[in-house]
Amino acid sequence: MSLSYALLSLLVDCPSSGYDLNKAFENSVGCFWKSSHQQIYRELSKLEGLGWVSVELIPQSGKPDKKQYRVTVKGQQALADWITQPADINPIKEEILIKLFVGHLVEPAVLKRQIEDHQQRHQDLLATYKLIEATSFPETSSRSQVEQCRYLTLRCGIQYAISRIDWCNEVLAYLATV
Amino acid sequence: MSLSYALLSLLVDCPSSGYDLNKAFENSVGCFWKSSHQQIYRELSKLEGLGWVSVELIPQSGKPDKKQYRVTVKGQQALADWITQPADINPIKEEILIKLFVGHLVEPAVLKRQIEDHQQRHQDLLATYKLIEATSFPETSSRSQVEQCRYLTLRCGIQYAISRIDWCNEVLAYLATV
DNA sequence: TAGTACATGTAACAGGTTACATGATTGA
DNA sequence: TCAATCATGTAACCTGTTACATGTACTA
Repeated sequence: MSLSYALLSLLVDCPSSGYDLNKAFENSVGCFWKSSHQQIYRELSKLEGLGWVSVELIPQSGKPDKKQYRVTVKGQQALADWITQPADINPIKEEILIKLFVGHLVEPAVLKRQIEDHQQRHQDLLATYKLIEATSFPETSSRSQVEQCRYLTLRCGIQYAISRIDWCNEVLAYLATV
Repeated sequence: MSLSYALLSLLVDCPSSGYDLNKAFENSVGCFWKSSHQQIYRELSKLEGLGWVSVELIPQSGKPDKKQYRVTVKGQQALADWITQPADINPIKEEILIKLFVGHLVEPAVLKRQIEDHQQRHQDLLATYKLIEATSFPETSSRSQVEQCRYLTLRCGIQYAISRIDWCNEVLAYLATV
């Protein structure tokens, strides 16, 4: 159900097509949610059925028609209601932790390669987030409330990546002693 | 598919029933994986079909029979193979970030309550992890390789909770200025 | 006598992924 | 001419959750 609200939260700002929403998840917004395009299209149909969004068909020259979705009053109300509901936190589900848990079944070098790879991926992610930070949220500018909230979602991504990189260093320090 | 390997990784250590595995996920092991009992039973049947585990029916007095699962040689090989495969990192999917993203739609007090609740849940989680750390991994004891690896999975959970708590403080500091 | 722990499961549904399908335009 | 971008979708499948179902033994 959360995907519905993630889509609504993007549509509130600006009416978009499924394609646009998918793009958004691949860019800066990706640090708070992510989905495949198939799931987005399916969910948008559902939201239309609920009357939470309305659709406008926009003809384009040389490109397929665009279905532009817009949040209805009903949809906005549903979103505001949902925000006030308490939410569970995400339990950890990390493949790398399973691998570490049974790390003694393989050569230490195999484990080391896994951790290094994991760390590299988080370093790449961090670099992306830092780039977004530098380009979209320059330090000098004073931010509006909306901008500051959005910046804080990015901060979450940055902190997340850093904590993972640190943890990998902890594991690598141990593996160096084995 | 990861659930299969999570189950195998617990069974390698000690043959267990679905019930036992579910208990394990609710305790210390929960900081690296979590699943409902229904999913565990379903997955165990699948693993049996693959020949990755074998079953022994253990009659008990006054209690239902226990199905004790044990990893086969084939299962151990599958697990070792899987460990060497590269793995993707988890994209962030956090309800609280959606709520922050559209925080301007509700009263700041509503948002504040959400963040405080989120922080409290992570503080509770951290307390649980710290307790496990104190009881299962006392500082004085020198640890075996297996123990150290397991300790590092717990460290991941601890770091995760701390980074979330810190982030909430960052958000709360901002909300205090609004 | 009510609740919890033990122990396993079915059925239905919701959420998410992978593969496949179409078809024009633009840039290398 | 080959790949990428734009733009939408179907079908099949896998993963995960919720509700329901059964039955004993022990403890408060």
